[in-house]
Amino acid sequence: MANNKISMAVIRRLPKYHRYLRDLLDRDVKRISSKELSDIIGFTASQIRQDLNNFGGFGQQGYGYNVEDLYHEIGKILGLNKKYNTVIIGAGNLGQALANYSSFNRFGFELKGIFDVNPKIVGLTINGIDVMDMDKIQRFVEKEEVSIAYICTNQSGAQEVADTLVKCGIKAIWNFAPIDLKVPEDIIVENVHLIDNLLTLSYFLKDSDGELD
Amino acid sequence: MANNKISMAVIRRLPKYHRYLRDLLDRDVKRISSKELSDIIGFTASQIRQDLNNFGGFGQQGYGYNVEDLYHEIGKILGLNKKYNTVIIGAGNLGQALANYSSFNRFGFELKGIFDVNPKIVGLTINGIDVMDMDKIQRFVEKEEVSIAYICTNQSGAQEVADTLVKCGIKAIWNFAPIDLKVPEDIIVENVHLIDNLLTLSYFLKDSDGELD
DNA sequence: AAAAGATTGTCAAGAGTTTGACAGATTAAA
DNA sequence: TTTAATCTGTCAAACTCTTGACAATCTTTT
Repeated sequence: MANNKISMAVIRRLPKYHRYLRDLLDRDVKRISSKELSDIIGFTASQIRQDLNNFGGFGQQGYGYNVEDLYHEIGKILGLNKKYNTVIIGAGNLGQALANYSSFNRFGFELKGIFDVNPKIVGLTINGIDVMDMDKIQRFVEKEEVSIAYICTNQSGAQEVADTLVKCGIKAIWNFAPIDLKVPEDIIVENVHLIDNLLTLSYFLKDSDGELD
Repeated sequence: MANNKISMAVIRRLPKYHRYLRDLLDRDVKRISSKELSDIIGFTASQIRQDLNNFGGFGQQGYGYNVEDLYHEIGKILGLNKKYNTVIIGAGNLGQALANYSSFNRFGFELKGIFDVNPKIVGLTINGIDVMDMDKIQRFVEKEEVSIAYICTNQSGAQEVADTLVKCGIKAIWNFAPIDLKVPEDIIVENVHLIDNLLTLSYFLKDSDGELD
């Protein structure tokens, strides 16, 4: 599988391809051309062909792409053929919401533990999983072979939690705290900065009020 | 305020500038050069100067930028000098989590109502706000002058909810459902596609396992 | 008051991304 | 079987975004 320098722009489009192909598969569509896919996904046909070609020639001239094959190929590219053990750090509202999401499990992200520092929360059970004290994290990550942690703490605790997780040998962090974590280069961090997203919306909303043209 | 075609790349960096400037302000830093800001925020100094210059010359040669002024200018650019009334649609785990977030209020996004279709949830009170039935939404949006709706329903209900909201005259949608909503051009949509984000993380994690170079 | 140092705003070059065009291959129709 | 239609993979052009360079200007030091 050719992997020489896929651009960030392409990588961020992959989940969207995956999502639309799953819809097509659910609707029992067998084949699709870049032009047809373009019509529903909104990228140009040329871009679709170029994107997919980064990973190998999945299509066939005169035919298009086999939906099922392409779906599975993109799944593999996204690493969905593997299983990952995960933990949630911070069992506040957001942590609890994530703990109750079943979609993540479906894609192979298995929630193994939930951790918090608040004694009032430690000991509760969320979606069948006990909330443990943070001082148990090291042992747990090692024993359960956890590779991804979802950081759902508030801003002030997030960096310290990240440091701890790195020491535990975690490989990737999904960060929901409104802060840019400092971690070693080989640790993968994906941020969900809700406030940044809302402020972007606000920017466009402001403009749309006194729209110029 | 010059507004002729600001690029998406610039717009998406604005909230990050705002966030770092707030930190500086909290730490009582009075002035900052593009070089210093570059060191902490991670963009190049050149990019910072070019970004900021899209909106006017906020800096001064030989001095740099006044932190407080710049913070407020960027706040204005982001529309944070205005107040927006908001509603949450879907009082499941995520909806409840968002309802309990105080940060949004702090930036001028005032939560006015929470709506759901589930009779078991309607009538509950979350963070001091009653959960109402969806059939009350039209009247409510008009009366309370709601301009932003957070869609926190599951995938299957999201498009219908969006259609309803558009009919009610909503201006912007913050969408958490894993679907690309079809709405008229003048409606602003910001998506938080959690699954897309997690799959991107997965892509990098897969690569980091059998790293090639 | 003058000289030295700092730092912006801006321009053009460089890097990255998207689009359009089309040869070559495959499928479908005649 | 032959012809027409379809559609990919690929290349180069067009476009967008980022970076480096530097004149102009302001601040600080002497």
